[in-house]
Amino acid sequence: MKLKQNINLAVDGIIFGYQDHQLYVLLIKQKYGSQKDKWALPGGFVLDDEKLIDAVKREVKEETGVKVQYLEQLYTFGDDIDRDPRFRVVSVAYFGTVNPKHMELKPTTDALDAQWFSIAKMPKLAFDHNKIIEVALDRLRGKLNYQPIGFNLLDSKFPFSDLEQLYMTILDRDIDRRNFRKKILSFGFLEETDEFHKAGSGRPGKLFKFNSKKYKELEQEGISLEIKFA
Amino acid sequence: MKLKQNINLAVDGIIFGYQDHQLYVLLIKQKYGSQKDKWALPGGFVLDDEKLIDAVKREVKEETGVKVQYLEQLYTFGDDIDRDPRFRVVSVAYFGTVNPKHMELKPTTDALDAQWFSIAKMPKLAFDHNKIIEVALDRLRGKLNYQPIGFNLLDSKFPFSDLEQLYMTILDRDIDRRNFRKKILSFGFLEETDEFHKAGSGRPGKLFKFNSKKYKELEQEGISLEIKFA
DNA sequence: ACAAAAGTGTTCGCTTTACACCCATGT
DNA sequence: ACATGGGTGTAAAGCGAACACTTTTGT
Repeated sequence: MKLKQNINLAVDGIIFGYQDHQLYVLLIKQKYGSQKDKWALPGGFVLDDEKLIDAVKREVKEETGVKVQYLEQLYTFGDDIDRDPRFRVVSVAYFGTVNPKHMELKPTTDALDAQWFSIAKMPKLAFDHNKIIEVALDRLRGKLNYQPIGFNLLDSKFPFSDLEQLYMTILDRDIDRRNFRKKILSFGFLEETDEFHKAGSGRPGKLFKFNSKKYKELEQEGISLEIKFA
Repeated sequence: MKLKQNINLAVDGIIFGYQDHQLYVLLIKQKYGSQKDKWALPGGFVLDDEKLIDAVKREVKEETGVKVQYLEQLYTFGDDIDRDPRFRVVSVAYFGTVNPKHMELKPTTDALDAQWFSIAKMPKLAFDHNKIIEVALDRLRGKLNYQPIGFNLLDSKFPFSDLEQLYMTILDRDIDRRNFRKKILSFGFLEETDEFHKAGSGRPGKLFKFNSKKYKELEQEGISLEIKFA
């Protein structure tokens, strides 16, 4: 029994980065095909003996030079049957994050160009990639409220105000500094360091780091980490 | 540029049903292959011009005769590279529900047999299907807390105690009757009918029905429907 | 001394929780 | 009359929301 299914399996990566109060997504310029010269999500076809998540890591690395820190499966988009006239493409989208240290781009031959685009001014992308980014953003916003995913977008040591700004940027609303700090610290997975952030002006802030070992313990104990704040 | 990817795309359906304080999953007996005679989730290969969700509906119907009411994408399982020696299979799993009226089975030639299995006594299944069911169950439990998904598992008119029992069965814990009723009714998407449930004994309970139009309005208004109860 | 950002506590109101008795029906 | 399940209110505690002044540093 041999199948003659004419479907090809691809992956796409929605990779978020954060810098200077702005949330960014990693995009590449299409080099071939009907969507040539449009910007698109990095991604490509899965190799026969390659795990899906490894395909995403590989494609993102090849196309942009960026090494992703965190990745999770988002959704499988497979209903746009006529997207490619030669065969049907079903694409498993993964969303991920990189911390600011790893945002530098090293364009390769696979892409004409690669760039970080601010979520605030997103161009019209190839295929249904604008829609996919919206889905990823919804997931990111949702996860901020019950998983410590925001830390992946910051340096390993960061002042509290950065975390606060990150949440405000992504959720697009004001947050009360006092309540936010109290709530986050009450979980107990943030560790105080003895270093300080040298600001341009104003009082220097203590640097904190995320203690992932402690987090896993709390997670194991089934403690609710829901983050609600004013 | 012709691809010679040797991957085939399948779908699996994790279909939940509920009756008599028991949560059930729909399974079929494998008729061919290395896993012959083991029980497995209904599913099969996607046709070239068929949407993923339609492939699930079709396969479940063909293999069990059951028409699914609600379906949503769960996860794509694609890392078990050696599951089938002839080619790699990547499977998009959908989880769904049927109400008690539609739980009757009409086995067809595609499956040796089809049956509802209680979650409480699940046999060892083919492939990684036990794991997939766990993932689906987690999602179902999670969704109970913020989406009115439970109603899909009941008849369109139901006494309040059925809803309560459903939640207790799926979440596997006690719930305070008074607080639960207050909370659910406060959302305003349940409609009282003038019919009564004729119990074997005891005072007959009023029948309610889920008003999905009202629910969509509330959803639109962005009102939080988080369900927490003692 | 002034500007800029960090650090910190208390009060109020709402939601969740805990809890027990009466009601309607069938036998 | 008794057994069975349905229907209901109130008080206490905990959590989220609102809110402003002091501290440290650079200029």
